[in-house]
Amino acid sequence: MTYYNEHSKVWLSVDCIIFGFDEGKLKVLIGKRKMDPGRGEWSLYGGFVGGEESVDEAASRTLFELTGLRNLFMRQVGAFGKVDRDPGERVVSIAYYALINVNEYDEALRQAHGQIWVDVNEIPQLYSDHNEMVKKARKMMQQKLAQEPVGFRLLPSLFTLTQLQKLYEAVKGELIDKRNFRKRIKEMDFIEKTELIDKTSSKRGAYLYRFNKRMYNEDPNFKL
Amino acid sequence: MTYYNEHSKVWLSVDCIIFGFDEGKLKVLIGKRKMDPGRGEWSLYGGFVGGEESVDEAASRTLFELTGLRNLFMRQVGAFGKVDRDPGERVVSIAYYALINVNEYDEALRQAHGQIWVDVNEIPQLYSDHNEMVKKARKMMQQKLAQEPVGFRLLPSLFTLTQLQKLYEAVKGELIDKRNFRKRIKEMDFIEKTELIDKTSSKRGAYLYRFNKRMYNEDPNFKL
DNA sequence: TGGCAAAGTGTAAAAAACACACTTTAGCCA
DNA sequence: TGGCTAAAGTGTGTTTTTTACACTTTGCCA
Repeated sequence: MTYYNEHSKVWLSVDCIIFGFDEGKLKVLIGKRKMDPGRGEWSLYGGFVGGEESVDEAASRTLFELTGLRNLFMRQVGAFGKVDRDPGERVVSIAYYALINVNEYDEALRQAHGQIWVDVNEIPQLYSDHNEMVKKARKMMQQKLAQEPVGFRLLPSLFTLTQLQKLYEAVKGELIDKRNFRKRIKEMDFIEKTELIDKTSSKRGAYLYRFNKRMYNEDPNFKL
Repeated sequence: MTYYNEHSKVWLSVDCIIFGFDEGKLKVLIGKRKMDPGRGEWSLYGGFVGGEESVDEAASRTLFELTGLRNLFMRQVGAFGKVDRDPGERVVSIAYYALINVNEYDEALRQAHGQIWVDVNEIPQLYSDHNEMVKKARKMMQQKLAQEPVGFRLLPSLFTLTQLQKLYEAVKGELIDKRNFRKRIKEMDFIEKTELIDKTSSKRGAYLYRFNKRMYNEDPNFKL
């Protein structure tokens, strides 16, 4: 085990699996690679880790570059380190997933980066090991959303219960009984009903709800 | 975003959180660092990722160096990449946890590496961010053991139900009701009762059980 | 004003989790 | 050899959680 052996230094990159929820579907951002190797292949958005930043910071920075948004909910998926995963050089990549509210993401900026939203169940073949990354990220976020109230990050700050239910159906990949779902929601006081009504998705209109973080912190019991 | 900018190359290391179960306690292997920086501090065992091996391979190799064992159950904990985590150079480390059956680990080899088993609840301050790694690894293995039948990797291939219960108590950090525990075990056919009896821990003797992997694969339903 | 589409609402049955205490056995030692 | 000890082994009733299930309300629009 030798310290300071130049031959074992590697490039480090970060790759981002960015989840959004739109049209009742869970989606991921992908784009065509603009550089060699792999130019033109579908790919996650990524970047390199600089010498003066932590890996987490590199991920935040990369997410900001792409979305113009800071403080996104973000978690590390893991390190991907097969020797030949990058056909050119030895590059080890740390994958991160992030949750964004699609409404907050400027469409023009998305297009400027050549990114598109694709249904998480219809992801094409991606560059290198990116499909693996997505798969692992999906599993982790599924797990996370079931146990912590972070799914709200995928929705507008005001949302209807139907939206919330559709989100969880998309995340879990299964239908949920409406009455049972709403019963569970009612038990969580930090999911606050407002007096506001959304009429965009029904004639009758549906009450808008909001996640109250402060209330959640007082009694952090979440499960969906 | 520049490819091939020598300044962003980093050293990559792996660090191992090795769990064992002994004397009714969940333990982790640590040793005193034998090199600078941090010489003499308690530390996880680690090594560098070579140019010709994947990160996973580096972890397996490192585990083998230390234990003489191959095919240990091993999972990646994550990448630890703060800029100044290593006081000397920029080193990003990928942590892995592994499960070993302490009886299979040669005592002399352990001592030769200057490693000791410490109770997972009494871990001293460790070098750099190693305490963080242990904490995350512990959480992940706890989760894993609750959902997949890998706890057996911490026990001899023949074990008593009391041993198994004590293991799960140590992992979860809480006492478990004996009758409820055994009821759940009985429902899992792949935990096979043998005709063998262990008399080392009681006068009466207790039946020895064994994990039948083949049977598990036919009906993979595990939960503890 | 009838039809439509989404919102909203409660109860009963089934399953899972939990609480709980005594009997059996074999070795040991007085 | 008989009594003590220490661990093994064993079921039932209660509570909690999860699941299944269908009709009414509302407002818009044709």
